[in-house]
Amino acid sequence: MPTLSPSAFVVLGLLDRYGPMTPYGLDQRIQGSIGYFWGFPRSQLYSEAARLARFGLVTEVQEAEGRRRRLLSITDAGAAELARWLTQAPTEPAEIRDAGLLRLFFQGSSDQSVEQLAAEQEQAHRGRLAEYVQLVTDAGIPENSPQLLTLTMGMRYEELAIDFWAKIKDGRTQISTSATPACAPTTE
Amino acid sequence: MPTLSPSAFVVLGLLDRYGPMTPYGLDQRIQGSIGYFWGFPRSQLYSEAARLARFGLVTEVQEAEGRRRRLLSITDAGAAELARWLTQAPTEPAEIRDAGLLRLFFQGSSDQSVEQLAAEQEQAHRGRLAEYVQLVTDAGIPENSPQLLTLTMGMRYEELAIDFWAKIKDGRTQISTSATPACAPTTE
DNA sequence: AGACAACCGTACAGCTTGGACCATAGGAAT
DNA sequence: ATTCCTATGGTCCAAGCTGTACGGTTGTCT
Repeated sequence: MPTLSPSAFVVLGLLDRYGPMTPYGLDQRIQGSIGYFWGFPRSQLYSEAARLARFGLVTEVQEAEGRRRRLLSITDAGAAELARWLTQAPTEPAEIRDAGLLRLFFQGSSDQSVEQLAAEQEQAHRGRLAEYVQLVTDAGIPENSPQLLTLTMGMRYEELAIDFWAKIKDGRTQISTSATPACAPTTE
Repeated sequence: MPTLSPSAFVVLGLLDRYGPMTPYGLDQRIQGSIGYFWGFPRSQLYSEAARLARFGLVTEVQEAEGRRRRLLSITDAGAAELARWLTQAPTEPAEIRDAGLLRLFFQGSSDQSVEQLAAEQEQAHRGRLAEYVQLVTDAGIPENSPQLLTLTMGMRYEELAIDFWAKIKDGRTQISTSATPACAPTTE
């Protein structure tokens, strides 16, 4: 069995937590929760499910007629694979895939279009933060759950981004890192 | 001409800033700078260059023998396209592609493996931060340049991540967002 | 009945990814 | 000189991923 992609574990994780679902149902779950942190286009869900079925990690039962739903269920092998991933994973480095930062990087030093970019980005991040706040209040996310923690990180990131772009917009470009200079890696 | 991918603009941007280069040279530039924010596998550089050449945004001149280098140069059309992207772009939302957060999301509430995960992640982010610090001191990044700003954001993100995971590790899970609750999006 | 929205699946061209492989050039060591 | 090592530079390719468009089904409202 080849190594599974992180997306595969999104499928396994959701099936494990919420029980059998159709790919469509998975899509609903993903949008508005983990989709913010790990994008997952709908079209991939079907192929991903098929792949997982091929490896025996989920079972697929398709209705013969009508909507021809594919009901997915996680198998014992799938649950085991998930558990293994949850505890011991290779920890690929994170990557901030932010087109705004990319554009900033390629701006000329004197370009005053930087300020325009900063204003745009600040707005965008404010919007995203508002979505998160909405999620926390509306959706029934259990207190002290890992889901809430994840979302908290998302909000903190948005706050950081808002502050970052706002300072650029106002011309207060800070060179040094923030107040508390988190120290170098501990020797191990 | 189809819409270009962000990666295409990485190529255009580097050629525009540093002058003609081989794909290999681009790769060197990317690793250790913008590569942290927008991953770009080497093999894609050649196809991306070919695509840009097809659209007339760069010119490719390949040596007939020896190392058969492909020297890439940005064309006027390419520079125009770049300038257009720099000023007016559609601003796709950012996405934190962090496998660590993904794993956190799928942890069970009572799992004490959360702490182990947090410890791992904290270490990883400390390492990444150290790389950034190295870059700032070593590489000749101009003061007050957009490149330095981008890197600053990277460092601030790492500090945030370190703090986030450290708190989880120590069991101090904070529900609310950080001190200054950056306000809702301004009405527009 | 008809219109409409939500539900659910399929198809596919083009792009991306990771890794393996090969070949050249320059320098260092024997 | 010959060998070896490393950096340089390119090519290939099977998989997987992405976006988008399309086509049916079911429930609901009028």
